[in-house]
Amino acid sequence: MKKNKVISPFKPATHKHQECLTSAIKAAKAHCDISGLRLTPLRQRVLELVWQSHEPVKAYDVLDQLKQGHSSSAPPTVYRALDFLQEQGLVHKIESLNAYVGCGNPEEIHSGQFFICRDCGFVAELDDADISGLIEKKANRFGFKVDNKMVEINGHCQECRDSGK
Amino acid sequence: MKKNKVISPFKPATHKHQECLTSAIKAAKAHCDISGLRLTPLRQRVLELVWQSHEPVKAYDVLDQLKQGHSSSAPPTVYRALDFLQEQGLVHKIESLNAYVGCGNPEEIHSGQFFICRDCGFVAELDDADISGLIEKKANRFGFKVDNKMVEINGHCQECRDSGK
DNA sequence: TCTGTAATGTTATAATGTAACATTATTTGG
DNA sequence: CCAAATAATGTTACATTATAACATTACAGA
Repeated sequence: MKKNKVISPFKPATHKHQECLTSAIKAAKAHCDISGLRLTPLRQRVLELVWQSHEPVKAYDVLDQLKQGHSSSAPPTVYRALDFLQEQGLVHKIESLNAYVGCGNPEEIHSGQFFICRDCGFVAELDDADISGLIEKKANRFGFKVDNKMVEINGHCQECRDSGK
Repeated sequence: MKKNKVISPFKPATHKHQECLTSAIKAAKAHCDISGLRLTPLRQRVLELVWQSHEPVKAYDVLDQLKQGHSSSAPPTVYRALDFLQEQGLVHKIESLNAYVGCGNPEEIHSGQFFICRDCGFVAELDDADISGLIEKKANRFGFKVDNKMVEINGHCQECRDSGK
């Protein structure tokens, strides 16, 4: 079953982000319910902080915000929550930035393709079977068995190009 | 002009690595000569250290080795040399490992596709126009202008699979 | 040879991430 | 329900990765 999904598109600055956030939290709750996992208040709070925007968020920035209202937070607090969220596909790590973005599609495990705008910082995620399949195909040619694919593309999004930044 | 190059393949443990190293240094010298750049002894030494194997090498490991014979080395010594080598396409950074590998093809600027074996640590590099082109094509569909592509694939190489690791 | 630039030295510190063990909360079998 | 086991969080300390800022030295071109 081939799928070419746009998991999160670039969006005008005016998009109603609150909707992204609430739907992501709702999806995360559903996902954890079904899987018998605990989306504890701490984990949910970290997820909300990652979802504050479509820009990748740094662990220590999450930590700073988490401390306001949860003063016992320390680096392991954040890294553990992020690890849990990553394992569940609720957030992805952008390796080239050491930063994290929310994923709106936790239902199926995937390693998406990320398009990062150098101007506005937005990250769009695709889960594109053509890209994925081509990488697998090329790997197969030399007997390489793929586990995990990281595709992170830097550039300039349509909106920023239009507005001449 | 389409090209699908294997810049560095997986190789049996018995491959003559000295040859990789000497040819990489030779290519680097030629590249710098042509470009009017200085492959200083320090930079050359760092390049040799990165090329000691086909496994990604960490900056602080380079530093430790560099200190033996060049006691004034400090972190900036290594990072500056690595930055220079990256700009010249003589090494690539593997973002998901915070580590560096040599590139045998400095002639044309490219951002390759890296296949990293989880068992033996080897990294193979392709510069595959099909993968690259497909990513560009998908990006174009939503008006994204690509600057730089990072493709890092984890998995298991043929040799390790054969030897049942 | 002078002079500007590039490269390197040096010190300090920022940013990112983990180990190890203590404590608290939750689940589960009796 | 209770006790034991497990999971989650707290806490301290430290390891790893990377950069800022300024001083000094080496080199290339006029």
